[in-house]
Amino acid sequence: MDYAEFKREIHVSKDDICREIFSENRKSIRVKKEMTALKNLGRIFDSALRISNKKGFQAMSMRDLSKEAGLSMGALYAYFSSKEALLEIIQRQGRAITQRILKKSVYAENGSVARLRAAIRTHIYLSEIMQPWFYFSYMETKNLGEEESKKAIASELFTEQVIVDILRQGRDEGAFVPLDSQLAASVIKAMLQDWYLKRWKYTKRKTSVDQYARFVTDFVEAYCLSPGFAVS
Amino acid sequence: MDYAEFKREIHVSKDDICREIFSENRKSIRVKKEMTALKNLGRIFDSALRISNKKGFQAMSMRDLSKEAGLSMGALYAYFSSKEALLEIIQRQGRAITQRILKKSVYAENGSVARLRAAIRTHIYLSEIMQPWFYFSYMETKNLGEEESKKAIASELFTEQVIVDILRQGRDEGAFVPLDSQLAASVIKAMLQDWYLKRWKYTKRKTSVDQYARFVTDFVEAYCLSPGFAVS
DNA sequence: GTCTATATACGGATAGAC
DNA sequence: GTCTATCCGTATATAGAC
Repeated sequence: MDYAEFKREIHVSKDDICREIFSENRKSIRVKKEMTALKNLGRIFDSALRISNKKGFQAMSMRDLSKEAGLSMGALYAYFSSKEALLEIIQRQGRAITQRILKKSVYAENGSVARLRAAIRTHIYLSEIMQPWFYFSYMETKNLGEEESKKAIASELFTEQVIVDILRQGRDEGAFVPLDSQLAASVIKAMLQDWYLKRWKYTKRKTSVDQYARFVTDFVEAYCLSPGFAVS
Repeated sequence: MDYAEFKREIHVSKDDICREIFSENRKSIRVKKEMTALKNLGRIFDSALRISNKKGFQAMSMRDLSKEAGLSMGALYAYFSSKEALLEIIQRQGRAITQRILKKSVYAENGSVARLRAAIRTHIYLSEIMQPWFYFSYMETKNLGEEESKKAIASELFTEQVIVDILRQGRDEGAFVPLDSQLAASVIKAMLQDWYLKRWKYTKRKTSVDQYARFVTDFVEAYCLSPGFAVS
């Protein structure tokens, strides 16, 4: 499966995401007309990610956001109760989507090699679609409060655990060489994250997302795969 | 060479660093008594890194810093002219040290395989010694001004280029398989950076720096090394 | 639902005493 | 060389008009 196909099959358009956010935050959102709310939520999140990813969430003032989103200060506060609440909504929603898509894609496969490939490919493709969110999430984790910070760490470990489980399965199947699954999963995750953390670099070099996913897959398999094992 | 040996041979104690900062910023530092200046610079940088790495440089107020460093607001400003200037001094100094040590260590070797191992090991060991700085530098790059931001990017690319050059040399020598040197260098760098970016994870798991360096070296060599090539 | 105007607090930076 | 006290801009958040 290449990126174009992945994008067609998956449903995470801006509209889908806003609809989810809207229905999950009905209580705190004072705007009740769905059409208006969806339109403005989209503008708010886009603007917040754009400004934050340029100069940091803390450095983004509500006036900045208000200007970029085309809404007044007062209107903004009809959609969230405080700047911190906005941060948490963004983080929560992205995490939920990531986990849902990753699980579904990995467990659609059965063999360990196929699952490993699916995990690598899906993470990279998803972070391509939602690059601003992935970057934001990584850089702003430490600005979260106690409670939300724990959830963010749990989410980071969840992704890693998906890979650990695949590696263990592969070791048991004889498909992978004996290896330290946890350490291997850590460095694999680091490679996946580089795609959205250094996006400026890859864009400048015209490295395509398919090219990157392919490269990482080959790199990882050179270490993990048992030499003689037949890949189905 | 293991971490203990590396640490003994290299001279980057807090005192060394402060002395360098002091002599390079004589103009802007109003405190002239060296002993006093070194002591306070040490406290200021330690505190600034500690607070910033917990909640971000922007979120750190000068009052926070003043309290943590045990100096009054007025006294702080005898050591730097503005909060932004403080940020730039920290970034500049760390970059200079990193480049110096990395160059020296890599070019002390001759063969491509030895150089690749030296680059991996040195980067990981150095980021272990200066972990707070490396983390800070990574997370706060986007808060720099235009001018300093360019230098930070140049520095990021410098490290990568060191690895690219080694990989090309190895390809020419026949030690490495044909590979995309630039892409390979990118993902290798990502693995090196994970050591200081996810330090909390590795500390919790009691992964030692020697263990990590060894693992990354093996992982990279599984992909890069030509199967039959004799490593000296 | 959205706006403008404003309350209130906190930020960086400095003046001037010691 | 360091401190305390203070200036002044800007931040978040809200009240109340439309």
